[in-house]
Amino acid sequence: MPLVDEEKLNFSRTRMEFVDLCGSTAQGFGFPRSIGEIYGFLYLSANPVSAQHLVDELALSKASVSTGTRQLLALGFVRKVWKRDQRRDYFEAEIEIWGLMSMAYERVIKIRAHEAKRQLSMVQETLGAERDIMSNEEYALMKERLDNLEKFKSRAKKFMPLIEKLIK
Amino acid sequence: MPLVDEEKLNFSRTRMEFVDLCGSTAQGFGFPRSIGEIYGFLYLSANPVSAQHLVDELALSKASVSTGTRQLLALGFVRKVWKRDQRRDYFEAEIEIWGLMSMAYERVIKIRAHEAKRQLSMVQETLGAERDIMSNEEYALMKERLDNLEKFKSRAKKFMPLIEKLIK
DNA sequence: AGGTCAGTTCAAAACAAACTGAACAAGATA
DNA sequence: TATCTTGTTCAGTTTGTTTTGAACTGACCT
Repeated sequence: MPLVDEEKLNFSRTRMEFVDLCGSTAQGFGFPRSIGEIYGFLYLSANPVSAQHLVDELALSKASVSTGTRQLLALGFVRKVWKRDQRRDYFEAEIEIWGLMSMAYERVIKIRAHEAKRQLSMVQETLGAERDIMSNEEYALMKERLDNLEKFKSRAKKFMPLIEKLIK
Repeated sequence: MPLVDEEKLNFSRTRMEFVDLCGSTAQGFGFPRSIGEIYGFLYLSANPVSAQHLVDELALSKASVSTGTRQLLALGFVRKVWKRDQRRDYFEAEIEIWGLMSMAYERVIKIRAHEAKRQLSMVQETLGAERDIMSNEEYALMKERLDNLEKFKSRAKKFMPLIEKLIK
């Protein structure tokens, strides 16, 4: 006998619109739409929701739900909940938005900024190595502009912890 | 992974790497790579550069350069420079990074935030309209969660002018 | 007028990313 | 043991975006 899910399989207009809104917001931030939809659905759910349920309600494939939930877990937007005597995974939205924001900030912005910084240093290095094959003016200009970027970054760096404070 | 083609070979490695870095940064922000490349090239140029020159150096089509520069102009990342007695358009990078950031902030973040706000209000409206077809608990939960989002937004709103101040 | 040069537009090609179906793996059940 | 149930992985398809070629506009020149 298949287990009956306690969540009803109804989908109010409110829910639909909200799921949609979350989907497009996710896209706006450069994430897959499906991730936003999953989060939106969970955000309006009173109880933890099984993966199967998400598949049914959101008309996504099992595979999408599997990868989507994994990404949401990684971002800290969603928690896994185990129910006793149940093999299924249940999911629950993290609803503290400020927490989510700082989470997302940590895991996306910071990493990207760091990577950009690393690469910029490499460019500086290359410039140093090419010092002698360039005219003096050319070198000076590039050096100056790249230095400006570095300066910008250190300014941003001072500035980021402030944001962190504000977010937390 | 970025393939080196002959076009790019006639400019310095420094320039190449930097153009590449800008390209992938642009992608990271959800913009087309070509836009980043164009900006990167201009950023390291001492003098204004013609569209044709960009086509030649970056191995992009005329069309891409045309649309790319238009977008950069719209974002305020680039200025058009007319030279006396020249029909060509010349371009120059805006090199004040802070200015660019506040520009981008104004035109991207603010607009998106506003749109999200509008849609959230619509969801609230829908919820109101569906008040009677829902159980009390269901309604209460959705109402509360949506209200939380609104609250988050007004907090964010208070917080944004502060960022603006810092950026400017 | 005709001819070139610079830039724009747009349909289609090329590309990249998301999504899916199907096969698989690991537990549970019996 | 065989059979379900659930979740993951991955190759292939779908979808959407970027890029391009080619046609077009208009401005200048002779």
